[in-house]
Amino acid sequence: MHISEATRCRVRNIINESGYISNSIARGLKLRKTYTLGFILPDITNPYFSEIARGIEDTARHHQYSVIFCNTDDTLNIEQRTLELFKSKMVDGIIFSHVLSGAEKYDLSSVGDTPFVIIDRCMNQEAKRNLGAYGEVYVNTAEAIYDATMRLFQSGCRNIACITAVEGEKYSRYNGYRKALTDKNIVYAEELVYLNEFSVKTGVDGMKAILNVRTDVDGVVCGNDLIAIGVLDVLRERQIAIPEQIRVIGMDNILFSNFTVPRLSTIAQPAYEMGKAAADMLINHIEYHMPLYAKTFAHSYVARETV
Amino acid sequence: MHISEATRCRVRNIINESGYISNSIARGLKLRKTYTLGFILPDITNPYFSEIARGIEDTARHHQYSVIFCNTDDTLNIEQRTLELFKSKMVDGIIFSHVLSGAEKYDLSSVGDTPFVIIDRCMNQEAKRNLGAYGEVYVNTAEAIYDATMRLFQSGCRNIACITAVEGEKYSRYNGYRKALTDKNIVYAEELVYLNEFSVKTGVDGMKAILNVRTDVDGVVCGNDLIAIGVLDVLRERQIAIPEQIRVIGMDNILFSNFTVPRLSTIAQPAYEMGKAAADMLINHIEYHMPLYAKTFAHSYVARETV
DNA sequence: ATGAAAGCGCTAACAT
DNA sequence: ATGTTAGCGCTTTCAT
Repeated sequence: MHISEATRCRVRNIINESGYISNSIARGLKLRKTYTLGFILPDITNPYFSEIARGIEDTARHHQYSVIFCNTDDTLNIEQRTLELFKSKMVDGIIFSHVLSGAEKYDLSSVGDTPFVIIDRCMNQEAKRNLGAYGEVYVNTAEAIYDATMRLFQSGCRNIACITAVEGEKYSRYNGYRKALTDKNIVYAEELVYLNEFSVKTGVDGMKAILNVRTDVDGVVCGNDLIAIGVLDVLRERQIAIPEQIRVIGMDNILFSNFTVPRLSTIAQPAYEMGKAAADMLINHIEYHMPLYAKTFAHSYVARETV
Repeated sequence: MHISEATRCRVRNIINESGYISNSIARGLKLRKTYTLGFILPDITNPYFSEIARGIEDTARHHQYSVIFCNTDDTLNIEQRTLELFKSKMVDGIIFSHVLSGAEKYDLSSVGDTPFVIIDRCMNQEAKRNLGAYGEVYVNTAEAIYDATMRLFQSGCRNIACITAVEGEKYSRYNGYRKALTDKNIVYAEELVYLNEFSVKTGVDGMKAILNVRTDVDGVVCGNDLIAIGVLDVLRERQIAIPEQIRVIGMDNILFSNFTVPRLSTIAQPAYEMGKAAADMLINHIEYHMPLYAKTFAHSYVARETV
């Protein structure tokens, strides 16, 4: 439809003067498109996820999308309800980090045909059934922890502990640790492993528990940097020299990992880039029907002072 | 309207079986109520704000509200556009941390009659004009930094530096520092002050700059913990003993401030509680017409190892 | 107790 | 080039 420049200008003026702002709720209802993305995550307070969130929101904003978020604390119930909420709010796409365990009972039916991309975590085979296309953005964390463990071996460690969260099968950090042991022909010792959640507290509790049983630990692989911070704290209290007596390696490369004492050696995940990639993939799919796919980011070792 | 229990049950069954989920966009258009809150903040990556965000989202979710967020990086332009976006999306209320400087040119007209509460930052007098009622949730940070500076004096410091961000007049941390100096009859020395932004980089740059000019510094008040982390890092590199040679005090009490070496003494702000209070106030206003008001949270000193 | 219809603000198709 | 209208899915008012 052609509109004269004069009219166009006149209308623009009226709009500016009257302070009129079009109603995108009505627009969304009519167009069946709301220009909003839903983001489900465990906890925005976790620096790794807030970095991802920033990547998502920045990207979304550049494409005129906005993002609505919800913390699940890895609670299946909250996640399911949020999926329904997002459906109800007609989000154009969903980005989510689904719950770690219990994923096999996963019911994604409420997402309907809303395109989604899973970030940071992989969906296991059972849950994939009856699912349409979806995207994935992740780092192969099993490989990452395998590498981390190997680095500890190469630095001379023999009794390597592993403190991480319980996860699903695929890309489980714990499995990466196990594989490294196997490849090195080291017998697995249950008392060197502490599995709980991705938090500082887990690092503290885990390190203490392990030290109570084994005094010969000379290396610790941590599931993420938060855990590593807890580990470092316990080691400092016990005046155990790092890396001389015990070497520690973390994962994520959160901002703060560069400011621990000694500075934490860690496996970096490009969190901001991952968030950006997820949002880009989703928006490209929504706007131009580009296919959703699995995108794996490489991890990288950041050598600092604890290995 | 009365509905028989039988009918009610029959309908419920059909709903469950068919997987029907009501469309809240349509509902929102009709009711002029979307059950969503907008949250404008500088940067979700800042632990202080992610803590606030968590408080807001948790509270909102408990009241069946969801929250849409936007990072402004303290850019007036992005903030203005987001305000318009929120209006367009018919959010029921807005919570925001507005830009630090340039607030006097503030144009809040696009919020219209959407209720809002300002968090963490105070609106100056100019901007307040022509504004309806609004809420405020904050800590008197000028007083907090005044206290912090006084504590340093009481610990024996004489040459106290101040590294913080540039802010508006009211509750400015810098002013708190100035007032402490005045009350102690200490002459103000410009070379002891570094003003930039609330980041680790500012702490690093500021500490280096000040140390270059003054070697007799014996205390540093930091505008927030991020800055303090940068300061601690420089001091460790220069092998300056903390607190023996230089005492450092931070502000916010972010999770990580408890894991620096030495552990950072800081002024705590109850970030989560503040987010919760803001969301509660807003929702109570929306649902029950409770008045919006200014709520001040007390700061508190967390004694650790750097003072 | 149940059904019908109007209208929230917008867009797209159609008529002038 | 401009004006009119139907309908997105919901709630509410009014009829039956």
